[in-house]
Amino acid sequence: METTYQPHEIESSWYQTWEEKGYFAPQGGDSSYCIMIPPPNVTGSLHMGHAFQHTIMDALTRYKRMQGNNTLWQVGTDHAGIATQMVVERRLAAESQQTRHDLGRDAFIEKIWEWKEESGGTITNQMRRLGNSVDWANERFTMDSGFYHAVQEVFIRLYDEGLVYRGKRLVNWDPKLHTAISDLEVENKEVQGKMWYLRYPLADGVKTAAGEDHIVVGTTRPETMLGDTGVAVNPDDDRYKDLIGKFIELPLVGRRIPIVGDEHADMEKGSGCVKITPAHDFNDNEVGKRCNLPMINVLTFNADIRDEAQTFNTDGSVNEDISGFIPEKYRGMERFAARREIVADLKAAGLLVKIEENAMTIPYGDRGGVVIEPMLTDQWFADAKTLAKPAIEAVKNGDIQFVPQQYENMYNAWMNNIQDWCISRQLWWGHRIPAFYDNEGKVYVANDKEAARQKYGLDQEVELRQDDDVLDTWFSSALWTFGTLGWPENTQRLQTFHPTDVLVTGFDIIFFWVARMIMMTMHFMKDEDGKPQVPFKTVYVTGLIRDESGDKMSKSKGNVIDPLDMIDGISLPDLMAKRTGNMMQPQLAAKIGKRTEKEFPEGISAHGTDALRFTLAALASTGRDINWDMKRLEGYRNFCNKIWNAARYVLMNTEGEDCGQLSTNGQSGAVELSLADRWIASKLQEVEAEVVKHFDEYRFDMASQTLYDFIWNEYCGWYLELSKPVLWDEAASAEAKRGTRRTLVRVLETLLRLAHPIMPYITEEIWQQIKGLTGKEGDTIMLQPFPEASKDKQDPAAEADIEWLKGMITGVRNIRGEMGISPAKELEVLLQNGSDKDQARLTANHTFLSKLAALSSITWLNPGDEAPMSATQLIGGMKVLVPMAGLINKDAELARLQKELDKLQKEVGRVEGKLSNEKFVSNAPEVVIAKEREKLDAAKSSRDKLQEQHDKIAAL
RNA sequence: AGGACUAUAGCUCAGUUGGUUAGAGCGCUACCUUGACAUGGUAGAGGUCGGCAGUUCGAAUCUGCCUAGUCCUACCA
Repeated sequence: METTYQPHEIESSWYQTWEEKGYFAPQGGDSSYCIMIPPPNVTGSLHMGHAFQHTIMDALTRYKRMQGNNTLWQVGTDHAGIATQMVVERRLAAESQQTRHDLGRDAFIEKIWEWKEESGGTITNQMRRLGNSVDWANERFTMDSGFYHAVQEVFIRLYDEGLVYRGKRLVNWDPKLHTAISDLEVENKEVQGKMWYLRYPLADGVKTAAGEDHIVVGTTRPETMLGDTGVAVNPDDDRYKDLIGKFIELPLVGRRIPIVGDEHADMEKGSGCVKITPAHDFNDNEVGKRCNLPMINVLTFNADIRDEAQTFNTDGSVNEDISGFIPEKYRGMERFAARREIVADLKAAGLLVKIEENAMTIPYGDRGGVVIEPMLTDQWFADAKTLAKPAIEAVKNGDIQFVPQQYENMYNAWMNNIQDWCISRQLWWGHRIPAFYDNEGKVYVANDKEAARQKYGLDQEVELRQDDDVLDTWFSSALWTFGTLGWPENTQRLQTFHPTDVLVTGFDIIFFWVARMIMMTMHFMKDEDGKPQVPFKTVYVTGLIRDESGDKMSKSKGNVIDPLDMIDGISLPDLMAKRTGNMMQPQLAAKIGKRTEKEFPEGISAHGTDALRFTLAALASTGRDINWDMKRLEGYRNFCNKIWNAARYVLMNTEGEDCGQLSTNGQSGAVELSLADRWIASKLQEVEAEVVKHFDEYRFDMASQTLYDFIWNEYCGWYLELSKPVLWDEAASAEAKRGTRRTLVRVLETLLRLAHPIMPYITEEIWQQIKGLTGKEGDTIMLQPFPEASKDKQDPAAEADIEWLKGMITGVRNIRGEMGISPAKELEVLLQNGSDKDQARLTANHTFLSKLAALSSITWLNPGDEAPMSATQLIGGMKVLVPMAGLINKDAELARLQKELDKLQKEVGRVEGKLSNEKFVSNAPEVVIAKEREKLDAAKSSRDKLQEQHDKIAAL
């Protein structure tokens, strides 16, 4: 083995071996375990958040697989409608200055499929490097042919059940992407805007209660006044209630619009009068419905002013009676230009009362990045309220649990107030809606035209054309847990693995995906009793991975790191190029370059997959965002090196040697276990139990902490050192040597299995090299049983003895450290006041103590003997004395003792205070009081002994 | 406006039903090329647990208020 850990060399081949041998596929077994990957965008690449979630999923998968479950981690990708279409449109523009319209629908979609083939390998390659043990043989895609059927089936059935419908509704319209988007895809941003107060003249000579010939309305979007169809006042508002039923003459347009009474008008706010534009505002739309006001759409799909407005009745039918007149000068104007013009014209007409600064939130499209317009269009909707009912119930009754639980609140709040889901998108890339129209616009929903004719009894002569729209990406990914397993066929995989066990995902897509998956699954998947099946039993919600200062990682901030670059390393120039290349906002490049240079002056060095995974696991405390810290990664890379070198040590001392019974070396000598052997084996049982518990509770941070602490401090720090005296001592028996060799190997082998779910590569590599020494058979650690703690290996006496030994050794080392005695200098040590147990322990551990503390002699003094001047440590009641002559500086020792004394005195004072408190003694449980008494006695006795020592030395 | 979360060592974070001398990694100080490992070893320093009240014999932990920050939802004529 190499003297230092070289991750690249061991990682390159193992994954291929595992995959070729089919270890990732379900291995059979009585109980099944299944995780569905949240499908990443097929043309994207994995970022740190993915690496994080994948580490958790893979750790769970490997853990459950080793425990003997029939385990499936289902892999696949999402077609990601808008995101992917935008990428390809950008590329098309860059390559040939063409738009998708230049190509036409079919050719453009063909282009996207090409791009998918070209770039789809990025993610799979990344996943392989991350060691993800997914079932590649059954990889799925949300637009593969199986999904195509599942999506059609779902849509048609929902339509037939009345849970999907089409209607002319006000939706969030993205004027850049030319599509409707759902409420969730709108990002509200805080901005400083303006509120304009406009004077609307009353028609027919009517006057307000205050005698004025106009009323005042406020608006933040003056251009929408072109579509006003009413003004609302509160029916209880004495200032205006008499005006209800009277009319306004709409400025600039000249339309007569009614004054209506509606609760929506808040008497306290603004003037108390509200202009009503049902085609361009969600609230106004509601008012319009209540007061039977027509809808006038004044915007094009670009959000420019139309040449002539579209006019509709309240129910969405076309209204032929109202004029769609728009003053000529505004026609074709961009919306914000029209706003400026209209304000200027109103001002010129003396109708602008005032302008106020107004802090407000403005809706932006999360993809297109432009201001969203509420737009009146024909769209498809899903009846989310009905679908949500069982989904709410499933979380309420515990069939589905969120980890951490707090996310259930978030889920419930949203689900209880859910709005119908706009599922149609005016895009080309996606599942085209299986709806067909005849020439009268009548709709038929079926798989294809033929099926539609049959289903609805239409003649061949009836011309049908398919709906141009596609479904929201989330509509298909909502079917992920059962669609990937073969639904609508009732496949073996579906029966075996559904419901799945745990979903690992970020809180940011609980609404987008998790909630919808629960709704869809429970509607379509039923068990034998017809009871709705949940898609998964547990939702493990991860936090976001942020950069070291807590900022979200994003391309425009220039703080993203490709997980592969942490694994393989990357030079500064390459990293700079990666971060600043192909940017949406090239002007940021210089700043990002500087930042990168400062952050990584030497680039990033290679750390290996295992170190990255271990770091992510160690940072995975539940429900918390993670601020990424390169130092942590380095630390855990060092941990890998530690394991590597411990394995080297073990191999050097066991390979070709007799490791006792059950070894496959051909020898099988008798074995005697040293105290240290029994101790480490005993401690190992605790670790096994803890790791299992932590995995079962999704506490990967605790699991990694437990492993780190035990491997580094106990196994490497103490046990390997304690093995040396046995292995290297001529006098030690052959039995003892075999016992220690066997323990060295077996504990290491067990630790490798414990750590394997988190660090697959290094554990496999080392396991392969030591398996023969343990008598293990098997081709891979992946399919070895996960360790289980056994009670009969626990040895409390050995644990206590080693604790004592550690105390002795640390005590002497402390004296060395504080007194400045060279570690090379062998010391003579005197012991005094030891109990029988101390004496027995000393006898049993004389060699360990001498070697590890570097002692030349250990001598017992009788209780009354006068000790030479010494530096002193107390181990329980026993004094450990290191004679000072020629070694120790008197002042230093006095200072050291004084420091100890101060500590003890403080402790004595604290505990005495507690125990003299009548209330404490009478109220606290007996155990707690006894513990305090013990503490007090120990502290007092130690203090007195040290005081005595201090006085002696001081008197010199 | 409603809700959730966060605040612990210089930094990044643990601390599971209230009872520890409040922990880890990194960083810091001193010493050490001891035959697994300097990606190492040994010994240290460093915290009035955001603030104020309260409950309790006892609070980092429970309650209330306040401050700072993050996020979600809704609304803003």
